Amino acid sequence: MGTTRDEQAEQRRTALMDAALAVFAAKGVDGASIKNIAAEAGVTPGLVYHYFESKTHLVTTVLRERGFGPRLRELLAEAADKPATEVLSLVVGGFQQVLADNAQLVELFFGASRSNDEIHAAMGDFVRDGRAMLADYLRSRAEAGELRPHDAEVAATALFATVAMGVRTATPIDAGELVRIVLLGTLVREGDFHD
Amino acid sequence: MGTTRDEQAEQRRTALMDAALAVFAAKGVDGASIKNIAAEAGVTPGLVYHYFESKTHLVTTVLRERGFGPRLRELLAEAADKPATEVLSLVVGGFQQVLADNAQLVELFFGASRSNDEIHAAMGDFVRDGRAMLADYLRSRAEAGELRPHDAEVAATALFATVAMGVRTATPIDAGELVRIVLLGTLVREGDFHD
Amino acid sequence: MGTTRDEQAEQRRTALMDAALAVFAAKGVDGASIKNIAAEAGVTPGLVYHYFESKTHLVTTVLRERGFGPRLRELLAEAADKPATEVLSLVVGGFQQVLADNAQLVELFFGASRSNDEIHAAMGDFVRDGRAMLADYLRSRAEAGELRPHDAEVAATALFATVAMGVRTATPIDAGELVRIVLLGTLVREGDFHD
Amino acid sequence: MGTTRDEQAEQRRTALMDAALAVFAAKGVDGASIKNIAAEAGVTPGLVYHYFESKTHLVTTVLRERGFGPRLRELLAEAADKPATEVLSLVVGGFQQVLADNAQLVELFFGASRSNDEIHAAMGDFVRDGRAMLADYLRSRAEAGELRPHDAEVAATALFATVAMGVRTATPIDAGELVRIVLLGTLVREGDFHD
DNA sequence: TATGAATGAGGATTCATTCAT
DNA sequence: GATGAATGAATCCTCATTCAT
Repeated sequence: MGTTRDEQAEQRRTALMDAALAVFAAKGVDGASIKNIAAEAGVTPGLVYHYFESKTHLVTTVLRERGFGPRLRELLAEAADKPATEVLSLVVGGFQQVLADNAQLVELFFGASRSNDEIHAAMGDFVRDGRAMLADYLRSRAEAGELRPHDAEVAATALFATVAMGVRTATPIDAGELVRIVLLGTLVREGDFHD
Repeated sequence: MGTTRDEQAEQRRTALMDAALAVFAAKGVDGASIKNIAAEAGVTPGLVYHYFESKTHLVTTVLRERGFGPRLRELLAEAADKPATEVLSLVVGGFQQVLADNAQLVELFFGASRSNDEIHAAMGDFVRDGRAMLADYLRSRAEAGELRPHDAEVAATALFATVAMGVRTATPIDAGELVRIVLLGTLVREGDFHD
Repeated sequence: MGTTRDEQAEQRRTALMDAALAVFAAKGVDGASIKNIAAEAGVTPGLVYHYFESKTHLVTTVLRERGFGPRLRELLAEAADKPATEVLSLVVGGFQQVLADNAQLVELFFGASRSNDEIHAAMGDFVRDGRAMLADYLRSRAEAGELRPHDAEVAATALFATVAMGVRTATPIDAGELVRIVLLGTLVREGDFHD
Repeated sequence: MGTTRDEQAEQRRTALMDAALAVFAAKGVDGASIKNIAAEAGVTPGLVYHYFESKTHLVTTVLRERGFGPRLRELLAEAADKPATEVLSLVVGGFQQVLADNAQLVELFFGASRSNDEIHAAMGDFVRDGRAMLADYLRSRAEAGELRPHDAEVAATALFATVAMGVRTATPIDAGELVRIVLLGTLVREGDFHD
């Protein structure tokens, strides 16, 4: 009934990623040292290299396994047959919740190393992936006639970036209000609009 | 008509800030070393400390004097008596232009050190200032009855964050489309909306 | 007819020494890590310590059991009753062949760790032994009146070192020419010689 | 009358190379750490990098500036118009003297890093250069009719390698005897020779 | 036998900063 | 003003070795 060797190893790996996430959040990726992370996890620096071949690998793994990608996928899957107005509220609210639960992730992204090209590139991919998922959903609603034709990448970026920036600057965004703006706009008389 | 001592000093200071901005953009704040910056400016590391008392001071000074705050202020001032629909297009387009012209600034912000608390705090202030300026404008248009009542901070964040994120992820945002979304929304039938 | 426990163990030991020799040749003694050697042998680092009590022991064992001592002994034994001129050609040629076949040995010697005194000492013994064997042969030929009296250690060193250095610097030595020089000299008129 | 800044810097550089040579000799190139070398010179590790951009550069610089190349060049230049028998005695004796004075050099070469390809290559070049200088001299004597036609590279290698190996194995070679063997050979009756 | 998790010391290197010149 | 030598601490990472499983 005791944990097996493999289970213990898996726990260690998990613990190291937890520790990494915490330290990245507190000090940023560049500011976090392997020593910091090891200490946070209560192990020796050398052990980190037993589980992750380099700091770069550690960062990209944390990003892949702990990023909001998996969570966002769930949210969109679950919300497949509801009206867009509800779905977007769920997505934005859920997204904000994920970020709130893992303030570290936002810091991870915004504080992402520019001093390490590999990490920087991974960071970009990661954001683009998330945005593409949301944009795909928006496009499908436009095709379904529920949303007017629009640049879904722009709308997705707006939803995503606004929430993230709100967290980053410690100015929480009201998710409902954000969805309202993106769905209904802010203009009183539509006729006033001209490019 | 030779330059005076003070002018020379001012030129050096300017040159050092130019160099710092360039290196920050290329390598991020944490990745930039004083040696790098000095080399970029064609001087020795020691001299940097004649003009800026520490790396932290150098960063915060660059941020204050070279941030997009001043530019944003200009843009909003110029656009003071035009309809919101036009003003926002100008502001967003102009903002995007500023960022495009100074990709360094975006990098400076996104790549801002989390490993140095003082720098991190300065970064936050700087973003909040910009957003507040835009929100003030939006609020004034709502009071004037041109825009419907809405959370201006959220809308300002959306405009600001979306453009910035687009630059950051090398996925340029269509400014017109962004303004259209924020002003007109994306929903086909307003009646479909419910919180 | 299956292999016994002892045979298996012996095979493992042999495999580990093969792996060690290969890695030493490729990276030098200092550059080779236990992990490298274990990987080369397809086992885990821990197992190496089952067969060899330390890296030092592994190196000295490889040196003793795989050094060219054994091969040199064979060459000299086979060549026991032929004229010196033929014997030396055989010995030098054979020696060069041994080195060519086991470039690893040359690297092992030349790349021998100075950072570990024990290994360094073992290395010295090993070379001195080889040289002594060749010198013994030369002395016996001088006593037999075939060679003029000379310092056999010097001649042996010359033969040995020249071939080895040639291999080390990737400049193969013509064995026949080396023997010719050591047996006949290079001077046109012997009378020209004076100390 | 005080030393200038440049002079002091030059002294430091010299002192660092002295220290490096000493530590390389004592522990081998791989065994020598920058910390060791800095301590030997009485400075901080960081300073080593102010003068030499990497450990590799330090090693190759020491080799180039302190190797026996410069010394060998002098010996051959001085010896230009003397009979080969005398010249070679001078060269071999002088060479042995250089090695005796800088036992470190021999260790440097023999202990040369195999774990660093760049250093290993530099080491090879360095030996080949020295050998080429001696071979050129031998060829010129053969053309002058003083030495019989022979493979000068082989003879040069023999002279060079034998002395070096003697030092390396702490078995000093009698320089006179070595020259005698290479000039006169060891065979009693030349007619006995056959390939 | 064999594994691979874990350690702790040490490796090369970089860096912000100071200060004599 | 300007230089660049010097520091010392911190960085990522590697390694020989041990030991519970």
